[in-house]
Amino acid sequence: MCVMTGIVDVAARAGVSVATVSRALRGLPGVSETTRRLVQDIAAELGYVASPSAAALPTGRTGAVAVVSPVARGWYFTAVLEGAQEVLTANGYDVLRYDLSEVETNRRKVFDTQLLRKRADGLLIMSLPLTHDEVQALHAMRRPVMVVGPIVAGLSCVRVDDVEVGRTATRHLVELGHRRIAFAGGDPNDHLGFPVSPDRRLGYLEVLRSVGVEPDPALTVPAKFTVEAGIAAFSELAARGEAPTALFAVSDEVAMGVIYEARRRGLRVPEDLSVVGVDDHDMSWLFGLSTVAQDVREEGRIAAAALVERLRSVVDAEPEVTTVPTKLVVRETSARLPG
Amino acid sequence: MCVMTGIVDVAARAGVSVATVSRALRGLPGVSETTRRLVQDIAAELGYVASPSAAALPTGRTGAVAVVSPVARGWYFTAVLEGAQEVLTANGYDVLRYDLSEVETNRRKVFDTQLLRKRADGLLIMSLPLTHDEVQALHAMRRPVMVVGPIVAGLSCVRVDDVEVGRTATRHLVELGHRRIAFAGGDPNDHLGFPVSPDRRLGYLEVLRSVGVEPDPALTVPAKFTVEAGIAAFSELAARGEAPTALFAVSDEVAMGVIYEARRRGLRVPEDLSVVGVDDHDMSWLFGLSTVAQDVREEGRIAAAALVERLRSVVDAEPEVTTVPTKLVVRETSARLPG
DNA sequence: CTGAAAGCGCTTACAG
DNA sequence: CTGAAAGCGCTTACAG
Repeated sequence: MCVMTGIVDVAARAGVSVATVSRALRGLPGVSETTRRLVQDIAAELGYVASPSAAALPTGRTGAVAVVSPVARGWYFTAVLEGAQEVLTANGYDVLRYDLSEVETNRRKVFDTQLLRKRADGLLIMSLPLTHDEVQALHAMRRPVMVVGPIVAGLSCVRVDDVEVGRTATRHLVELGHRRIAFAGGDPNDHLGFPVSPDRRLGYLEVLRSVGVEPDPALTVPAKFTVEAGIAAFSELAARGEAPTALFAVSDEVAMGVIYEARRRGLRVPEDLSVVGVDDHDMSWLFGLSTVAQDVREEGRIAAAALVERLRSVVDAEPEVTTVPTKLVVRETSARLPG
Repeated sequence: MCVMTGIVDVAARAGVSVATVSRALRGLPGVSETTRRLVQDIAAELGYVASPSAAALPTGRTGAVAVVSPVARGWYFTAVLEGAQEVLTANGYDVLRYDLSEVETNRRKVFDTQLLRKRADGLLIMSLPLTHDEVQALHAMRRPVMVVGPIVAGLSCVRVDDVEVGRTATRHLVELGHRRIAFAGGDPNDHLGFPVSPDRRLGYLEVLRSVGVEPDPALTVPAKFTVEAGIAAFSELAARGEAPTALFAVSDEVAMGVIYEARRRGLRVPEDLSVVGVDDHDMSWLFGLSTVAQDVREEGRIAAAALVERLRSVVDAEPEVTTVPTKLVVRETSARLPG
């Protein structure tokens, strides 16, 4: 009934042992070219593919990589996944997708050393604040791990220099003559110390001070990485009675929300308010958004490539931090301060 | 060296056989409550999880579901995946993600019956035009398959009524007094007969005729499902010298492109041009876009739930088509025809 | 260069 | 209710 062709079918048909088939098909040495060719032809003819489950048992390698992100939605994660998937697939790895959503059980499940270890050969973790225990569990797993996003002690990661991102955005606004520059970003409820927003703000503060401006705390408003948060952030600024001439948003989605809300309140962008975001989101050009661009897909590719390399090498490579460059893209939401 | 706890460790510690451990942990009958409790406790204490690979060998079930989409990017696919992942994870299935990108080899690889069959228990296929051979291969696989999007003969699917979508959008514009209504959608290079655009256009033609308007072929411009295609579509319309008072775009992303390009050419939306899209893309409200909304995440959930059910049942269920309702959402890009 | 055989970690009739 | 044993489909020393 079950019509799957197995290695024994190929072996029988080729008149060799299953051991030879296994070796021939995986390109292992110690097989004559004639035999290899014969086995390959028959395997192709029969449409034989080795069962990953069966192969995983003796080898301990599943041929799959787990890609973990905090939530399923969001442009950033999708883009990282896209880049990662590209190189993982090209290298013959299956991509197992996990997201932590809000359910705490999910998180426990995913970080369950045993479970993950038995399912995937390696792990790609996206922009996820990790607790100390989780990092320990990851190490205990003894599987290659790559992080895309924040630097996590002891783990390899691919990232951008967030302080520099903050400097670039703020410097751009300062050069346009702005001095009352707001910052929208940071999550007051984040107790995991996720450093992206704080680092971007650090660059912002630094550049302001470098031109003799003492940053006004009232100009910093919290915002997670969503459009809705951008709207709330600008409303908060307005409620405080603040009227900055420019705003640096921690991400493009936040910037979009800020622009939406500013316009709804009758402000013109950029005439009354210059706005700069971060990412170069797929839709940012549609808004004419000035932004500090990062190539997120490329970050995914780089991380996946490094992971594949680690999966292939016998010795554990040292943790390594790869910093991908960012670039200011000036469009229409930022302009010289009038007057 | 390899510190993974296996079923034998649990058995030894509990003083029972591995068979009992296996039965106790999977909730199978024929285990005393006392024993089950004991085994569960010890398994928890040891952090034991059964290896999916090892379990797959005797059972033939991998515990994973493959989710296949044409390309990795795009809001639609991301949303379906999000919904599907939600219920798949909740039901204990791993999600294996494949995308076909442009590489033709990828396509062959994914539709390789043997391969997929050995990796996943079931298949969720997103909005993908399939060749006859591919459908055959899918059947030969003898695994449950769910399609989200087009109706494919012999396969179960979750879809929206695209003809009705076209009617709804066009009726809305007609009711606002418009008669010169353009349609942007359809891919002249599609030889697989992907029916989404044609069906939406069918509804558009039908409603126009129902109010005594003979559709002008010059008002139909091709557009794939991207913002860029929307821009090109509106440019094409302008190049033809056509000046419709309204436009129905096959998707919100196309609508966004149309609006962008129309405004760039000095037209006001909706004063000079009303635009209606389809989807209710996450960003559509930001553009004030009027649209025929579909709950894509819900479609993903429904398809995944149906798949899970099929995976659990012994008998193959009959192919079934589930039609999810759509709903007109009127925002600011559509208005009454002036005069 | 090739094969026989053990073993990977589970599940499942079969016996008791 | 419980266990001994065969078997799932591969890989890999080991022997030849």
